Amino acid sequence: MNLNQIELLRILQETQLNLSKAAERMHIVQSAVSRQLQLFEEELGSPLFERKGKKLTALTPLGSRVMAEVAAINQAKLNIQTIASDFLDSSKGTIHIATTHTQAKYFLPEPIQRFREKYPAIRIYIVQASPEQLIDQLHAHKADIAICTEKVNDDVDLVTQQCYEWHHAAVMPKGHPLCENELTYARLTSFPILTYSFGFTGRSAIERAFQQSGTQLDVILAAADTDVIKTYVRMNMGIGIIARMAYDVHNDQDLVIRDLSHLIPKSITKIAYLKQNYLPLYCQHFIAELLLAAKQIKA
Amino acid sequence: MNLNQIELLRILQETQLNLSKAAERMHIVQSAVSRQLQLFEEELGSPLFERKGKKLTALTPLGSRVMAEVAAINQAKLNIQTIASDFLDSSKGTIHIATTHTQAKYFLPEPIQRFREKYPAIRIYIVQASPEQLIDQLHAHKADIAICTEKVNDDVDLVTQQCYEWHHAAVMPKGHPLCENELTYARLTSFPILTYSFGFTGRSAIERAFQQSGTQLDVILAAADTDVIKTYVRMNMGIGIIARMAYDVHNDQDLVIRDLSHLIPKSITKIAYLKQNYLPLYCQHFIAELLLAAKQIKA
DNA sequence: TAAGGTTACGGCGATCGTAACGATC
DNA sequence: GATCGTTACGATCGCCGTAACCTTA
Repeated sequence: MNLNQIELLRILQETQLNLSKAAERMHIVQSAVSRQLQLFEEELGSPLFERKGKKLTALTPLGSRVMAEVAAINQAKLNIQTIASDFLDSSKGTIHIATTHTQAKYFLPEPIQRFREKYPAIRIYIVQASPEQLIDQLHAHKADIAICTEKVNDDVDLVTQQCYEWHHAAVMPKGHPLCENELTYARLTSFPILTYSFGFTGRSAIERAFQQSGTQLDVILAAADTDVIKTYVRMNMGIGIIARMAYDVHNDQDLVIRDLSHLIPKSITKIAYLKQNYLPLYCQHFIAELLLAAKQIKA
Repeated sequence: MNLNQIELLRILQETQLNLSKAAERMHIVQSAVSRQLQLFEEELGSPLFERKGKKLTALTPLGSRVMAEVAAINQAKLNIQTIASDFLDSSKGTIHIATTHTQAKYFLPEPIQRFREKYPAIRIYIVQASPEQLIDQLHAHKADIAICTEKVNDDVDLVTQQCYEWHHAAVMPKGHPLCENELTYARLTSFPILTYSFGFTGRSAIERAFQQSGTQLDVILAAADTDVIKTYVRMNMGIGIIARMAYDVHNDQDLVIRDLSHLIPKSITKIAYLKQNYLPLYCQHFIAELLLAAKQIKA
């Protein structure tokens, strides 16, 4: 057993058990990986993969158990490298943030700017994805931390910490009937609604609220992206229900915003990362910066 | 980085950072391990060990963080091997049980005998040690499971499950004054006491009980081993306080046993093993056998 | 026949062993 | 001087690459 064989197994999973592609990714010829896999299976004494003819089709029961350990080894290997470069120079490095459009555009800019002043040599990559994908990104080590509102609480492999709480709000063109008088479930449901796609930015809280009230929204357009929603609101297609912090006081003056905290319960945005993953110092500081920014929102 | 270097680091810890002994354990010459260590430190970019001259004296802060990951890799590596041999043939293998004298002599014989009938090809090694050492044995992979009453609850790396509950009892030669009338804290403290050493077989429960009652035992002899205690009780040196199940109805007929459950709270014997450690199937069955035996004690 | 996998063999490099040297108690 | 670690150099064995072959969609 050696680390290259472990790495091979890891990559085989990522390439849908395609030996040729795995070989390519490892910068060696295909025959080499074929032999290494044989050697490893021989060492263990039984096959890790189901085969149809010569092609690998699936993991054997043994294979899937082994893969869990492979992941652990890979994680520890990455941690060693991260820890070491942390000691060498924790002022440079890279952060991959997996998050949704709303967070990237309306929450992250300020803490990121402050963080960059302190750590100018750290590269920051923002990976935009749906909340479900965010968690996959963490597991695939394509992201270090995820910032989002939905889903992250279920996964036992994740550490999550609360970042900030927020409410939804309705946006509409000036002069719209809903600009006046109290907003109720009944009034909202009588207009066409534009809001987030399922699984995005507190959409689940919206659903729950209206379901419990016994009413139902007429969602005629759902988008992952607040800006898309606003665009269609400006086209007079209906009422937008968006995260309150996504209303921009400068650029959205043509839209009227109305609080919905009495109708839709608060949403909580969390920071999540893999439990077993060693986060470099600068990444820990970045999280601290996020929490600081979150505090200032409350105040 | 490769698995041999990881293995080297692991063995260096076990050999008090002695390169020569590590080389011996790895069946290669000393110069080879010296170079491998250099290569690894070079790869990481900074030293893992403090050096005094040429000798390795301690881990650097980097080193100790890395060692934690090394342990994880080693664990995963062992798991892969265990899982694989489990699939090959789970009817043979080895169980290392770390436990104390009392459990080994008065609890384990029956479940072990029953287990051997089902799994005759499994070798069973009993490692006797103090409860503190038991936990070290688990961490050092010298034992698969530990069975004991004290200490194991503190360690977050351990899975523990309750095995059985029991009480202490007093043993004394026939005709001793304490054979008659009710046993009280006061009466017990007026005689010399023989019992377990600190940290053994519920000694902590004894201590707590008498401390809370405001009295103090006159322990004139403490041993790790019930048989030693009985021997001195037979020599009329005093009253023995032992685990109730350590009284043998056949061989201890010359001694009188008296229940102490009204004075000393129950002790709980637990089974413990490493959280990250994959236990072979037969080992899981062995634990099931232990729990079965524990149930029968209650009944 | 293209794509994916296996087998055979020769070459190269990583890692080991030998050996001589250096340091520390 | 005994123990422990380092350095230099030649030898070896593991692993890769080339290439020919096999199998299935």
